[in-house]
Amino acid sequence: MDNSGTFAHQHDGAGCAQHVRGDDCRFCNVRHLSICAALDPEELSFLEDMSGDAIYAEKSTLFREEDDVVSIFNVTFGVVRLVRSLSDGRRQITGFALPGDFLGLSLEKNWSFTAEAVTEVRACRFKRSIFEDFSDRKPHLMKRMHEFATHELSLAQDHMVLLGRLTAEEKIATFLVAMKRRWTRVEGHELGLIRLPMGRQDIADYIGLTIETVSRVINQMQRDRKLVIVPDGIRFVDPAYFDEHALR
Amino acid sequence: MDNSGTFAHQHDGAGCAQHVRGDDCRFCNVRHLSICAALDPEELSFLEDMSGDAIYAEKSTLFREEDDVVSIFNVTFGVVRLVRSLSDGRRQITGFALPGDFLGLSLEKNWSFTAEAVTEVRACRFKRSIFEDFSDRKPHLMKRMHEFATHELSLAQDHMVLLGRLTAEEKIATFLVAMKRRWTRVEGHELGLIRLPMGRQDIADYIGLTIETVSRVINQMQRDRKLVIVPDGIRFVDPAYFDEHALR
DNA sequence: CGCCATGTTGATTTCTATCAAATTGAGTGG
DNA sequence: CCACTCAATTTGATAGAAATCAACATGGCG
Repeated sequence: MDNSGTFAHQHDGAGCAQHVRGDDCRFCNVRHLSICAALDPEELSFLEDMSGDAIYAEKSTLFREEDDVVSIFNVTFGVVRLVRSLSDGRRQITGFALPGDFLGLSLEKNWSFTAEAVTEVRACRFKRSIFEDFSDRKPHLMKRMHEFATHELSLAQDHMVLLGRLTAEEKIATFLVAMKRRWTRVEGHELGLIRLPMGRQDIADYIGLTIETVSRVINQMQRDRKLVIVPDGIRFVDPAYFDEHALR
Repeated sequence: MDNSGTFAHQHDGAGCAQHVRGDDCRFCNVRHLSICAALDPEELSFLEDMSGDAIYAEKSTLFREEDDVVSIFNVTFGVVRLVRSLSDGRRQITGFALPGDFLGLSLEKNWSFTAEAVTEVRACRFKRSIFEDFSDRKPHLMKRMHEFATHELSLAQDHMVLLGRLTAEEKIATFLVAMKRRWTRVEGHELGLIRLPMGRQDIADYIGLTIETVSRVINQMQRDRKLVIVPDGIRFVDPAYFDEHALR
């Protein structure tokens, strides 16, 4: 089945998306992690016809906060940052979307955040209107979306505690432990290193610090033999330290 | 119809809840604001049979974060603070529930936050299991719950920006403007004063400051003729100032 | 090889927290 | 009704954590 071109004339996204051959959902590498796990083969096949794979280059924009929600996304590869910006340039990253994460749960008319590709990103993309009709007819899909939404709400509350009440050191430790857990889930097994494809500035904007403080704290942790900095991430040297200093 | 005693043998809540005569949903003062607005008269009548009004005294606990979700709540009067606590006593208030707000959207097994009555609180209370069965059979109710959840997610993102990137002054201004907007919606019309039934410590734990900083900033705003402090709240003197300094 | 983005390190400032004390005010009981 | 009490709030002095300002290092890539 070939869905290439399904979305060729859409004008959302950054215009830099490249449309590739529609994947077969049965071979989807993130299906067990995603919204789609709620679907039976017949539904999956229907949804497959409605979807198309898109590739976004590193640093490109999937959509901006002011855009209408034309398409919704299921990330299958790479990392997306979700950004809220203030007029004076300050930004807050409200989350990073990893493979299996879904963008467009809300069914509202416009996005409330900008999505930018941190790495090259591949995403399974659906026309919003079609997906909405489909979910209206499939209560178990709506329920699954609701479960995803309330889970995200719980994560958002975790993050409020981090932003409002943790020290710089605790913020970093908590962030690293969370990334480790998320990658382990995505990869299906524990990796030696914790991948940090986002830059220091992104980490800073996620946990409410400056880039200098993020750099200082991580490098101090390295001097203290808590971790080592490696290409594309870090490696825990003293996992007990992180268990102790990270929130939950 | 008399539902008193419907929940008499439940052991969730603080034990200080007082069970009162079940209200008639048709006369509910917050129905137009709440989940229940999605229901037709017949459904409302069914749900009414499943519900009971509860009253919680000021400072009492509706439920703790470690509790199982036995009942879910629709606040009809008063203010509830939603709290996450760290083992060392630090706390983050993730939200205030006002009349019309729903507690228990998530359908998960346990609460992820503690709910405490800031003022006397009245709430329409449902057995979780019954409500869940009901929502499984009513897709439009599930959709409405999902809409509520995604709206809260958007508010949570707003709050992350506040916690991560605003100054103390901006946090206070943003908080006051948001409270004004929320009360106006609940009351149905604009009041001269902005009610602040929560104490300074609660405000501090909500916006990620200390009580001293909250007090200092608000009193400085009074000295600068931006607002006046009145019993039970504040009054804007210079609304333009707040439009300028509050986020969105 | 050199350029430019990204990250690190150092010096200093600033904002907010902390520590401490005084004030206010609501509720209570004489 | 008024003095007393206790919690909540305000105010003041000081400390401290992270931000800011400023170089400098690194490293990927043309």
